[in-house]
Amino acid sequence: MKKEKSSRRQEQAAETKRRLYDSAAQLFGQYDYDEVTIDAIVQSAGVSKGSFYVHFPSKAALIDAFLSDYINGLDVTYQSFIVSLPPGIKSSEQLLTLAAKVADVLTDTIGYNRMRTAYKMQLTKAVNMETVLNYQRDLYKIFAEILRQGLTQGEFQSELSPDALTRYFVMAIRGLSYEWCIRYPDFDLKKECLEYFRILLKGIQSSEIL
Amino acid sequence: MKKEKSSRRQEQAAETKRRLYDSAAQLFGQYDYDEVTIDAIVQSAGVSKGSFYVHFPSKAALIDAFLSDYINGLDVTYQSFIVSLPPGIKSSEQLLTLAAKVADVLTDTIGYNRMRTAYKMQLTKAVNMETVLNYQRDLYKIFAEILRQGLTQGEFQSELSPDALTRYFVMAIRGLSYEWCIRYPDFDLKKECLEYFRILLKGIQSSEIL
Amino acid sequence: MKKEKSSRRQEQAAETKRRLYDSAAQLFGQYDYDEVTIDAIVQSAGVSKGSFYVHFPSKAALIDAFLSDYINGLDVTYQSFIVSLPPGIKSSEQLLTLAAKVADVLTDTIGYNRMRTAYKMQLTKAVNMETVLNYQRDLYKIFAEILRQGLTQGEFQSELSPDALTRYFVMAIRGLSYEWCIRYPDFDLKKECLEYFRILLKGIQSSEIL
Amino acid sequence: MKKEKSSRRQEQAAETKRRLYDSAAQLFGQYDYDEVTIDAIVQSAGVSKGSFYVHFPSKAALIDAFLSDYINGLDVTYQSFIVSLPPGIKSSEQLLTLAAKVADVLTDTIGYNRMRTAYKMQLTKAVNMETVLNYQRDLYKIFAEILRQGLTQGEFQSELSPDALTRYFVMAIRGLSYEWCIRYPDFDLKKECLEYFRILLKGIQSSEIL
DNA sequence: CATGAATGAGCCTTCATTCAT
DNA sequence: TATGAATGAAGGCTCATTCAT
Repeated sequence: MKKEKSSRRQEQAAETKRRLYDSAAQLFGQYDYDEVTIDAIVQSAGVSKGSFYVHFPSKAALIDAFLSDYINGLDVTYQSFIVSLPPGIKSSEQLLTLAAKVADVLTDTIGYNRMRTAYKMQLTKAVNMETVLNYQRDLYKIFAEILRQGLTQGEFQSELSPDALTRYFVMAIRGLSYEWCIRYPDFDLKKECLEYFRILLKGIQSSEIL
Repeated sequence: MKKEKSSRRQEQAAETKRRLYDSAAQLFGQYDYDEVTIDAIVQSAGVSKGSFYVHFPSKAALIDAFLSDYINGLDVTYQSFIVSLPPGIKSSEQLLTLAAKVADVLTDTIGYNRMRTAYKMQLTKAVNMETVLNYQRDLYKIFAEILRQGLTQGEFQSELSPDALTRYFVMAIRGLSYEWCIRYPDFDLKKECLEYFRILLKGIQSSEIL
Repeated sequence: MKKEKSSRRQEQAAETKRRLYDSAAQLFGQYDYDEVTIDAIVQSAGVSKGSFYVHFPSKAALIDAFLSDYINGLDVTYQSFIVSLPPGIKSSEQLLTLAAKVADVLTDTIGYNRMRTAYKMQLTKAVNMETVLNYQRDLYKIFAEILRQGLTQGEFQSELSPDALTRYFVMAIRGLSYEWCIRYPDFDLKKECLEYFRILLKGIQSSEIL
Repeated sequence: MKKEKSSRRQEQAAETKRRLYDSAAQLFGQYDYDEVTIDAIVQSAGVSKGSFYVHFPSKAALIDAFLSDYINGLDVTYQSFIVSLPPGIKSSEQLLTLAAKVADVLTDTIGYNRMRTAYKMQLTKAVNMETVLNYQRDLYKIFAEILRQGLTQGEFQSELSPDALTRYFVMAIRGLSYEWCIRYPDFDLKKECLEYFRILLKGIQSSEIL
């Protein structure tokens, strides 16, 4: 009974924190990091300014938390995707499927606003980039694995190292996502991803396959 | 006599404006736009704060003017580059040379700070993006011209429209630039541009050329 | 049974109050009164912030209580000191011993920080000074008694009234203490007290004794 | 003409600065250093908050300026006093005259409020004490000179070094001043200074003079 | 045109205090 | 009693902009 009491309170507190968090996330999607004020956040969340500092030690801490949570969510999504891939399909098919999946995730799960926020934050100094780099490492690992397999099996060939190749594919994803952010809503991310990847794949396919 | 006096004054005024502009330009190269204060600009220019508002209606106007001039300067750079290309060289060579040139311009002329700021601004949409878009249109035109030529002469082939193809090349440039911004200084923009373009070019080269 | 329960609760409550008080006392010894926050006190005490207001109506009330207790403690110290003086020793010796004792108490029991705070508070008059004045009255009484004795026994002589004389000795103590506060830690309070008192004593000693 | 124009402006600015300064000085006399807010100062001065920072880089800087000016004023007063002393009078007379002068200066020139502020500030850490120490050194030099003369001429004698002796006289002045501050207005500073100094002087007078 | 003092809204953060559980 | 989330009034300071001279 005592427990339930406290859990009710904890729920209330968590709700307040979530409201602050969500309000901030929404504002970060619309304005620059330093254009978003604590006042704006708490007003949007409907709580007092003092409450903000009950739940977050500073504005910077909120940003970090936001970015970190966001990236971690992506990781989970991608990881669960990669294990769901049917075995035995060609590496180029895998990469196209992955590209399509990423496009879907960006479009439907993450959404335009959060994505733009994340990209803007990456360009902002003074933000803890560790989590972002972790994320890059995760997405990187997925691409690396597929590419390595394609190279081993002779499906792909390149004078570039597998490592360099991987970086270019990740970069392509990021470039397309960035383009989506600045052209939104006049940009069909999934379609462009697939077309673009086809060019890239053709660029590394073995001649004999052609 | 009166004329000379006034022309002297005009010169003085122009000189003051130029000093403000140059000081701002230098500071914009080092710091974020909103980190550069009017105080810093006028102090660096050695003029009074009031003078700033004689020559510029606001800080935003100065930023716009700066950005506009800047982008226009880039156009000139690219245009003069393209006409300087020796005739008769292959389209793929032209594209590689162009990629290298763009990398040089970004690295040496524009610089990391300004580029990062520009990219962030594109994501924010808070400033007048017309000039930036113009710039994109210009770079786009250059790429389009070379690609069209390559396709006509049979050096390239693609099921994609020349227009779509062009967009992907511009996108690649932008993706690489973005990558450079977030990985700076651990990213050799020129080298990565060339390697990446080679993949893309291989992806659109006609089979017979292989 | 009910009684025992409630007495258990009372014990608990007293324990909580004591912990808050002790934590505050320790912090007051280290920092200025307005530098010590409720948060710091409750954290150090290991209780919740709400508990503080169960036991103390306000921060000011705690300070008052602390100060009052503190001064009362000093009185006891001085009183027990004065009765412990061996009978028959000269008044001037008694005064020197008392000066040394006061110096020891200030240095070891009260400490620099608390003393400085007390002196500042006396100048501010923002807090209840009754207890402090009481303290002064107590110290005053001790000095007065010894001086009266010395004058009666012919050891001292002065054209000043015993009352005035007493004030000057108390003033001397206060002046030395103040000096200690502003020169800390480059001021040997005990040594200076003794030397200074020797001058004063020589100033009131009877000629025949010289 | 241009000069006069600018001097008019300069006068205006100086007037604003003076108003801020005076308002602050008055508030510092009534409240603790950290109880005096910028808001209170500018409101009392009738200027905007921004103006404060036109004239003072920070609150701390204002305090420093205040203290420094104040102390420097004292120096001048004392220095001019010492040169006005008639030659040939006894050292003890000189010291009594000096004590009386100091009492007059404190009472009439400096005044109770400013004095209390200064004493409070000395007890407050985080204030630049250099100027205060300079002041002490100045007052110290005056006392030292008179005492040295008295010792040389055999009027005074003491087992203490002239240096130590000097410190005790300065300390006495400070102790009396402090007492005045906390007992105001029930304390006749001049009378107490003279009486107290007579005791001290008797304490260091040569036996043969007695 | 040039000057720089003046303005005031706004920023992030702190902290004593309240109150529902 | 005990808890700790919630409150909101300050606090020191910044900075783009205005305006009288």
